[in-house]
Amino acid sequence: MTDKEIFNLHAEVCKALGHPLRIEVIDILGKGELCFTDILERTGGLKSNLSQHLSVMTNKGILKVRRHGKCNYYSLTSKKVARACILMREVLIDNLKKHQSALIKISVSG
Amino acid sequence: MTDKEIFNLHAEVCKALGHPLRIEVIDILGKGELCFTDILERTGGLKSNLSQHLSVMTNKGILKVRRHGKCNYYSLTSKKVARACILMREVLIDNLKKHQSALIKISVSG
DNA sequence: TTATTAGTTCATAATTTTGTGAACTATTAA
DNA sequence: TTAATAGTTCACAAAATTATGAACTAATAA
Repeated sequence: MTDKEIFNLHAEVCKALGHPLRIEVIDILGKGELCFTDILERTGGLKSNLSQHLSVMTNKGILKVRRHGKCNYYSLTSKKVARACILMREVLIDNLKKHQSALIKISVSG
Repeated sequence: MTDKEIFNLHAEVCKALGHPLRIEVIDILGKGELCFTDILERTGGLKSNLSQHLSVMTNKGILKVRRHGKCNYYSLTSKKVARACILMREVLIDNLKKHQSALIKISVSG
């Protein structure tokens, strides 16, 4: 496999993190497996939309499904996903702090 | 800030990982700061395209630029970005392995 | 001053992603 | 069998992302 092929696949997996609803789902499933309806209850929105997003995440290999009776139970394929997500959340928080402290400096000096 | 606002910003930061060229750039910059031309030399492609991708990453707060003389030096804002990226790479590798061992099982049983 | 280097910005077209509602499938319950 | 529940799939429009090349700007060198 070439480097470029790896970068492509890697980006595909990372894309699965790049949507607010999918971030929310990763957050929710970080605490454990849940069925579709329970996820929908927590996130809100249309079931068709959630279903499609879950399917994207499953296809990219960051979620897995367990079908049992009428219900589909979703969970993270790996704790690594949750950890990567938390790291990126920290990057966001650090950025927000930097931005805020920059604003404070401006308002003090200005 | 509401949860949904956090999920939005978080997804914005994560989106910055969701492109092959940007993954490659994160890989390259994991080893340290480089100027635009050196990055371009390693990634290939059009300078305008790279410039736009670097600008996306900078705006989302995962890269920073240092302008010096004629050159613009880019670097990761945080090691956390590189670590998140490595975790997601591991998720990919784990998936590929699982997929491969599934194929082997099929070819053995089939 | 003029040219060169280093990169950014812009306009545009092509592609991809997203949200929506309706239709569909599969499992269980009555 | 019929109805209800749980969820998926489909078609389509709207929005966002991407690649491309030309034009532009800023700093240095001749």
